[in-house]
Amino acid sequence: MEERKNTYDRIYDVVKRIPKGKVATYGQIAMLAGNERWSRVVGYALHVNPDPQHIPCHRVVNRHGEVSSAFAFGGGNRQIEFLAVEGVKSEDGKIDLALYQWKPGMDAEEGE
DNA sequence: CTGGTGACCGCTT
DNA sequence: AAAGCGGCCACCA
Repeated sequence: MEERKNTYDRIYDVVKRIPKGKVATYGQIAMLAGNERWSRVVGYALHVNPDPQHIPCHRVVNRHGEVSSAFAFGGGNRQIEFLAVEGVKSEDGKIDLALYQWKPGMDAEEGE
């Protein structure tokens, strides 16, 4: 039987799939979740973040490769610090999506 | 059901 | 390049 998951659960599932050392954009997650236009819903879903311990919301950035201002969970862009620990280096507070943006399938299939 | 909001994205000045 | 505006979808009162 199909998993009648709610919109949020699907979003959380995708976010949890983000490998360490990689980042994904809200739009990317939205598309993987099922609808590309859920970008705002994705942000809202992470806002409620029922399981931050298993939901690496800090690996989620906007399409500019920058963390959201409203994030600052704890004060300041501490989120960037976490990414640095994961191996994702940021420049001027911005991440190079060309190098760190997660691509679905890279962990299931060999890249070139 | 209606109105308002939001951790966004895309296009247009 | 940056800023402004609208559009899209889901949730809350």
